[in-house]
Amino acid sequence: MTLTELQYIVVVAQERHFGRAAERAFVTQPALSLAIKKLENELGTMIFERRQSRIELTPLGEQIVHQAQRVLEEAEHIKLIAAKGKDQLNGLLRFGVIATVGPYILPDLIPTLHKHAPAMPLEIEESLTANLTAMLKNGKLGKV
Amino acid sequence: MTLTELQYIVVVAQERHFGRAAERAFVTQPALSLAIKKLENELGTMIFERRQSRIELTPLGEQIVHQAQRVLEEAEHIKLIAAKGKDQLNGLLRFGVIATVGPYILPDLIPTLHKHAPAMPLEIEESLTANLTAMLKNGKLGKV
DNA sequence: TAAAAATACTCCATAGGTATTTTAT
DNA sequence: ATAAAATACCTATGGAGTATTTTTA
Repeated sequence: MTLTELQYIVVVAQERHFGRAAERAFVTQPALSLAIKKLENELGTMIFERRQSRIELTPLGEQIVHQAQRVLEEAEHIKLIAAKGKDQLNGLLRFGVIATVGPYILPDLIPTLHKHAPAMPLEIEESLTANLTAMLKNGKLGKV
Repeated sequence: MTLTELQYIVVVAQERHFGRAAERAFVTQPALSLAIKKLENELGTMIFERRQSRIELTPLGEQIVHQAQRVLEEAEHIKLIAAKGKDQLNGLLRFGVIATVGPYILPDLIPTLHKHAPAMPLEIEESLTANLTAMLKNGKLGKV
């Protein structure tokens, strides 16, 4: 069983037509036919009824296609998690710290950041409180 | 993204060790390493932190592995549907009967079928013997 | 006869294996 | 020095393409 195969049966179920489904799935009709037959063999059951000029779902096929859609959605969710996570943790992080406390918090902060966001480049600005406040306003620093 | 790749990251997350994970997944360690690197590239994010002598999950990796488990469960459910469905009598049953005997056997047959397989849709073809024989040949009717 | 799916074959991409190197303890 | 992961390289399976045949309406 393959995610690709699951995509195929979902499209066929929508189109009720191997040719059109193949087109929508960006494969050729024989490739699609074969893939579906392979899946049907593996599952040991027919998913589609190949009738004259129209493809119908078997009762079991309906359940399978429905569940296939769920699998694909959940799989898609993985990409979303990754994409969302990248936004949060991959950008350049520029932050400021005043000299007085710097030595106390940085030795802890930096390894922690590295652990949670190893891909995140850091830029540290050490300055006076007033300057840092101004830079925050300008967007030169991001809020942590 | 592949179901196999998702299985791999789940096992690595459990074992925290590429070698042992490979063994449990019935592949070699290089194959596993490569598969995971491929997935990490596709997702654009690291899933594991390769530290000295122990593998750790990145925060994003934890979410991804968790979701991967869900995908695998949902995929497994497809096999269950297929397996369960095979046992049951829920396929469409199409059968033919000649007009002469139809009235005599159908009133008995149909309730009996319904009793044994309430989920099974019926399609009854009443025709001449010759026609029915031809349809049987074409597989338009299944043998009872 | 025309359409749609199935079959036959060919090819190539890639998943996976073996051997080796790198790295870190 | 050891153990584990990464890299390099090779092989073979099977996914996908083209061409053709079968089927049925």
